[in-house]
Amino acid sequence: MSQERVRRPTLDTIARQVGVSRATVSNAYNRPDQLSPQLRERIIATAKQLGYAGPDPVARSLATQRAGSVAFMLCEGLSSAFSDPALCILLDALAATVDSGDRALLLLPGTNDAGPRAASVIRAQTDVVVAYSLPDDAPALQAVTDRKLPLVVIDQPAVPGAASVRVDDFGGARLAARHLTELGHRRVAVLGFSLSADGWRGPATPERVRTAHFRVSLDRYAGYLKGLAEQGIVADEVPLWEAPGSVRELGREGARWLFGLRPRPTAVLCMSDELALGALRAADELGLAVPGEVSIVGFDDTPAASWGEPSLTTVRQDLVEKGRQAGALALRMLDGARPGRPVTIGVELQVRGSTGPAPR
Amino acid sequence: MSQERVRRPTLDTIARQVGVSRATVSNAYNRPDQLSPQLRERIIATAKQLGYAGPDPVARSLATQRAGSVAFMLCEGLSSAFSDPALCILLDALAATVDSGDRALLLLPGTNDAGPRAASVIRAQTDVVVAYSLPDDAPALQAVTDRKLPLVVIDQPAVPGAASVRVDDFGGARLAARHLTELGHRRVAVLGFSLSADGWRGPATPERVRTAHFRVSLDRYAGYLKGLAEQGIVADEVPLWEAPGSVRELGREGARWLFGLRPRPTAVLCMSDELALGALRAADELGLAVPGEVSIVGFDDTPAASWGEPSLTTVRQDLVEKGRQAGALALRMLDGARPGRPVTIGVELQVRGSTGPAPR
DNA sequence: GGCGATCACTGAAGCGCTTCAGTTACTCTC
DNA sequence: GAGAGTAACTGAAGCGCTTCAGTGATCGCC
Repeated sequence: MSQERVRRPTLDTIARQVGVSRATVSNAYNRPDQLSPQLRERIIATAKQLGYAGPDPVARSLATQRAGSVAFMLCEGLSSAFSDPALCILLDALAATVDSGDRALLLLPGTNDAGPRAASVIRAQTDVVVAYSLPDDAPALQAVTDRKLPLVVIDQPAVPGAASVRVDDFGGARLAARHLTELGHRRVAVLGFSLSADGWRGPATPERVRTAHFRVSLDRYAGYLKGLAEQGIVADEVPLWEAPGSVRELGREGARWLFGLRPRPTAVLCMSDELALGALRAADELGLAVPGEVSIVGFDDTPAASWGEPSLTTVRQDLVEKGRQAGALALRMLDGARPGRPVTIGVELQVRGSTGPAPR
Repeated sequence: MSQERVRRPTLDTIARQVGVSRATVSNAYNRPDQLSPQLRERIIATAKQLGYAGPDPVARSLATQRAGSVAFMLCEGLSSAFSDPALCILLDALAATVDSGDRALLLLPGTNDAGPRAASVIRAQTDVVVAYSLPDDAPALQAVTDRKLPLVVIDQPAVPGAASVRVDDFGGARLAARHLTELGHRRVAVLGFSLSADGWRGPATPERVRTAHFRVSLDRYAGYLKGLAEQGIVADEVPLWEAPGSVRELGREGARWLFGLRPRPTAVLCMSDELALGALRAADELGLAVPGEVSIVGFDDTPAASWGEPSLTTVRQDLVEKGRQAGALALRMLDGARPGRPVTIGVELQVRGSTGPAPR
């Protein structure tokens, strides 16, 4: 039951009490140079005494036409989001950047795999939206467009009128594949993310590849294939497992299946470090030596990659930079900047202990 | 440079176009039962055609006196926050609960170790605040009080008028300590979080314990001591290392120091799984067998605890429940509910592979 | 000592929406 | 066919703040 609240003091209350106009009180808070220090002092003191904590943020937003927050949309619930270290790092950098622009970060988690509900987006008090790896047909994306809010997309297909930050997924994946072929591997498997937002978990079919909705998965897959093709290894020979999330347990499951194939792959390309860590565990459980019998490559270079034993050969992407760029872009669009050309974050291969020459 | 925008359509635009009153258009969106379906249809169609995406969220908030979001304050930057799996799990559960109450989650990260800037709190468009493990003298907490916003605190000393969710830190720690004494350990060390928000890292002094600001650290420490004291082990004999964050690397560093003490502790009580994982690594590097030569106990029971080798004996707390309870409490306070008594989440000991009988 | 500049402050017009007390025109009901 | 009831819609009063064009008064300057 809503209790009977005492009416809160407003600007007007203070103005009347002090005997000045509302405008002056407003100025006391927002433009101290517009009034004498003494008067300002008096106003602040009165406000304090009356329990007035400053102009109401919502009313101020309405008047200034500035919501003061940056919305962040992601595909899954936060559960899966926060359990992905790569996303956490990015989000942190984003939040810090946004905060430095004096805005808060409004989180709009997805309720299902297609991103946030459109209704949440419609009601969100925000000036700009950052979308992270949504499928390109997400209703939330449409809602942003309808509201004509500036949009920054990360790891997603370009959206007309939106700024975009991406990683050279294709190039990074290709680098990883090349590394393996250089070590003499010929039977290589891919342990990847979902291609579409349907929760499928298992070996991918050609149709699934054709109808894929997630750009990152697709680009990395294409990069792997490209790198392998350069040594004459064709797509048909490259098994692909789809894991519906970047989580060790799912990586372990997929790797178990891949290691069960005959002939057994001598190397696995994983689309994230978490998946790779799961694969490492699977190899261990099956008694497969890494990198003696199988090599494993990750993607991201999260802290966990260099922590374990063996440490992970992986494709490093600068997640902090990614978040920072996205934040800066969002802030810039608020100032009316045009989207400009996509920002691409570079990648580089980190060779560590989990890869070695192909067994003969 | 801000571009010359075409004036956006408002309720009024639509109303005029359709030839009805503003109230009716508002009803079309908020109370469909207040007008005939045909008219509503016509209004929606016109809105669509005019590019009107629905009532402006900020204006609506002002009129309804409901900001529509729940603010979440934490101590550190999101960086450290998101790298802490325990917090991630909690945050996810919180977000889901909040979302089900049709509110978004507004993140107010701390810029330093004393929590968010008071200014951010003052300007936040929110109806209720959830604070997580802030030091009890955080200025942000004061700002919430000044604004008279309902407050829910998690893992923090009680604040007058605020609802509170806590874990039985004391009990859990005591359980862990008892487990060790039952295994015959007498030389036990503690690897803990910071006692105060000053970034100190190193062995704790009695003064630091006396002037501590973080309740969780203090309660767990007290619980450990209590459990040990029951077997006659006194505080002086229990070295304590303060790590300024729940991160493996810091755990490793602290554990190295603890393992360097003479006589060497035969067991380490860690205030989080991440710290324990770091200790595990340190033991490995120093050639100490776990649990043969040293036993290690964690706290939280995050997924990583059962993933590694050896798996971690740890104090399990239900992080999902904790987040859910906090969310529910926040929602309830919005309905004007009184804070009620603190909600305490139970704990239980999970015995796994990292603890064993004390070496003789 | 007169003129322009500066300082300190005010009035009023919004910002875009919700809501509530009506009003009007129908439809029942006996 | 009169009274009660209801469905469909409207007018106007807010919600609490910002901002901009003024208005006097005071100041500096030659």
